[in-house]
Amino acid sequence: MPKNNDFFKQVYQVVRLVPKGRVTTYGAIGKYLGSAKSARMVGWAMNNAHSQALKVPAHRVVNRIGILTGKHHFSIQNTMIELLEEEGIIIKNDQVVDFKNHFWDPYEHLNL
DNA sequence: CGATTGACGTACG
DNA sequence: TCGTACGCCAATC
Repeated sequence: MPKNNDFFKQVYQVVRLVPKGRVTTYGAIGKYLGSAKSARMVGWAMNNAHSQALKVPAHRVVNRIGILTGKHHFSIQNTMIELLEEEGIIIKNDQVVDFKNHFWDPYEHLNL
């Protein structure tokens, strides 16, 4: 059986699991998949996410500091912030306010 | 086919 | 504590 794009697929899966009003990080996803240092691949996965049939809430994925690094990659950059604020997340200076409080850990999916 | 880049993160000085 | 270097792996030039 081929390897598929397991890594990418897993990334999309995890991102879709992020509940409304929560955000996660590339590193957390990468670590959850077993490649903590492959956070960049998670970012690439997001880039490819547009190629996916199902839409991926990439706006809920930020870097470890909580900065919306990928906002520029959206069709309309403001969309990312608008969506996040719509879900109750406060964005200040392209950064998530009280990020730690809104952080959603993929491991929570494991009912850990 | 080789070099560079990229939605990041950790390690080291 | 802050700044710099390196790793990760795929896609693009």
